[in-house]
Amino acid sequence: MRLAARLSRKVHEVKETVTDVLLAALARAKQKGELKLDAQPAVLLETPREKSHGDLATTLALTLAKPESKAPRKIAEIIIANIRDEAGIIEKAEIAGPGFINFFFKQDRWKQTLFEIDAEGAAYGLKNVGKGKKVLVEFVSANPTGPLHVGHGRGAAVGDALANLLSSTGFVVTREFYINDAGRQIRLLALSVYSRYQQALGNAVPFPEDGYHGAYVEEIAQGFTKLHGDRYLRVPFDDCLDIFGDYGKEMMLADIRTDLDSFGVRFDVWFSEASLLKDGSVRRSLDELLESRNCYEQDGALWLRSTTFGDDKDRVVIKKDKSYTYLATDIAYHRNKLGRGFESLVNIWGADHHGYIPRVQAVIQAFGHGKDALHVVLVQLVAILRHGQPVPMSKRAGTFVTLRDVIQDVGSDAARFIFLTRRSDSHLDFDLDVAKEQSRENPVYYVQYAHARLASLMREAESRGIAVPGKDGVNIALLDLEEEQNIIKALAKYPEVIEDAALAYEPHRLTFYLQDLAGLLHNYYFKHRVITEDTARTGAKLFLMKQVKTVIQSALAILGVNAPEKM
RNA sequence: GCGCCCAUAGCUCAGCUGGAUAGAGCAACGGACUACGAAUCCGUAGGCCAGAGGUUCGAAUCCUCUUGGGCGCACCA
Repeated sequence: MRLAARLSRKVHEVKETVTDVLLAALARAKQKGELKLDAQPAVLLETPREKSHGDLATTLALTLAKPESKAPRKIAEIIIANIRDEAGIIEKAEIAGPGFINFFFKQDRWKQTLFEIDAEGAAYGLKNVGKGKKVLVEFVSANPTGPLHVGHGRGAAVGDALANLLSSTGFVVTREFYINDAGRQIRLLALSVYSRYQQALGNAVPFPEDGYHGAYVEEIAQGFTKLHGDRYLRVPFDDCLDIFGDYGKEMMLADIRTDLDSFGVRFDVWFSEASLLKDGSVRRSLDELLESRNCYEQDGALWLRSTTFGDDKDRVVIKKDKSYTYLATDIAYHRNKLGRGFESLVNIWGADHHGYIPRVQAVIQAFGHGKDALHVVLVQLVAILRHGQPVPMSKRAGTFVTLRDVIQDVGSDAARFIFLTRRSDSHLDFDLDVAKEQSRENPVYYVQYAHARLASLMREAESRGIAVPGKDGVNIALLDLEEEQNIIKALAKYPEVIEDAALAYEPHRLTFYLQDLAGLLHNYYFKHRVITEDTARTGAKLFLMKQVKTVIQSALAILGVNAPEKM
């Protein structure tokens, strides 16, 4: 029964199988008294960089050297002597270097990968590591006081790809946009629109010093005029703040939605900060924290006792003047998130907010959840380059590059891919000219071209009346070229890449994987012809190419990038 | 002053929970189109992993310090 279970394991679970084999070998050695094994060692397996080091290697003998007080190579010998490969996947195991044990698999084992991809299609490689766990991914969350800029674009690309990645690996994901529609910024937007409105109608009021200077404010004022005429001309600002604020906010939100839509990003929930104030949940949250003594009053203000949970100092949530700080609404917001049954909260934030993390983690803990229920992904700023020169950006001067500009300039695919070509917390130089270039220098085209090439190949085969064989009609043993082996191994690695990327919250790993896979494909494709006189071999190669196409396509889908059939 | 992040080829960056000879791309130089898409491929060159200690069988990776960058340290949002 157990043997059957092991045999039925998929190729990408070969690691687990070898782990079992090793654990069994250790148990046997212990039984025979060859090893003491006072503590169960962790069995770590990794894919060696160097091909001559086999398909999988373990450092088990090295880590056991000390507790066993034996030479590592001697321990390796003992382990190998006790290996019983019931699943029959190991061709040989050899000792190398200081005591590595290198496993070489039977060729057939790798080739099973191709049958798996063929059978599972887009679902190949998607392990259920999430097990239905509910995750909330909150991202972009821009103030509705201006258009989205490139920084938001990066956050959108990272957040959306991460959400795709998580839902592909068995998490139940909700995408949420937190609308910062309470407080000063909205008031400032209202005042800015109000001023432009008055000015447009000939009432020369001064424009607020710290107002929003962008041209979009004038457009909003124009729209407002169309709707309301001169009804609010010479009405004091304080008497019409809300109507200007609401109108401006709605217009900006509509704008933001449009941009995100053309970027291929959709949210499940648009959550209003103002609603937390309106429905009293801020008040209730704070009462609850007072009750649990995580809040206290001092010097006429209300404080969160965040130091209990590792913050540097306690934080004010209600100021002396009785108004709330930003943290107050954030407390209510995160309480709300937890109350909706999410077991894991992922927040995508600009890196400049990193100092805020301990505070919010304290909030999570004050509500009785583990610190790790919240995971913050930091996204660094983006510098836009044109002709290799940085484009100066200033929010005050209104000269920042908007996401819309970038999408129009280089396209959504290129923008998304490039945003994901770096770890999110590392600084990114986005060169608009490179992003438009159609060459190796531009990783998007490099990968998309690989897919288009394969699509073209399939068309070519079809036009010649050659069908891609099914699993019963293909002789996979004919895939004996070194380049073919390399490609197959890369395909076999895909499930691990997906899983690791999801668990580390690092979608960029997928872009690197894709570039590697595309590189292998281009290399192979250049050196060898797929369609030849040899029909059996042609069939096997086409079968392989089909699987490569599937994997490229599904990885690109996770990144939110198109896989074109033609370019 | 305190805290967080970072420092890897000329440039931009990978390097998975420490592992075997540190990898890509660009730029430079030299090659490959009568063949399924040359938006491609191959080769050459390029490194004291910022510096100094420490931990251990083994360090780019972990710890400490130094130097040099970025960011945060509000009863702002």
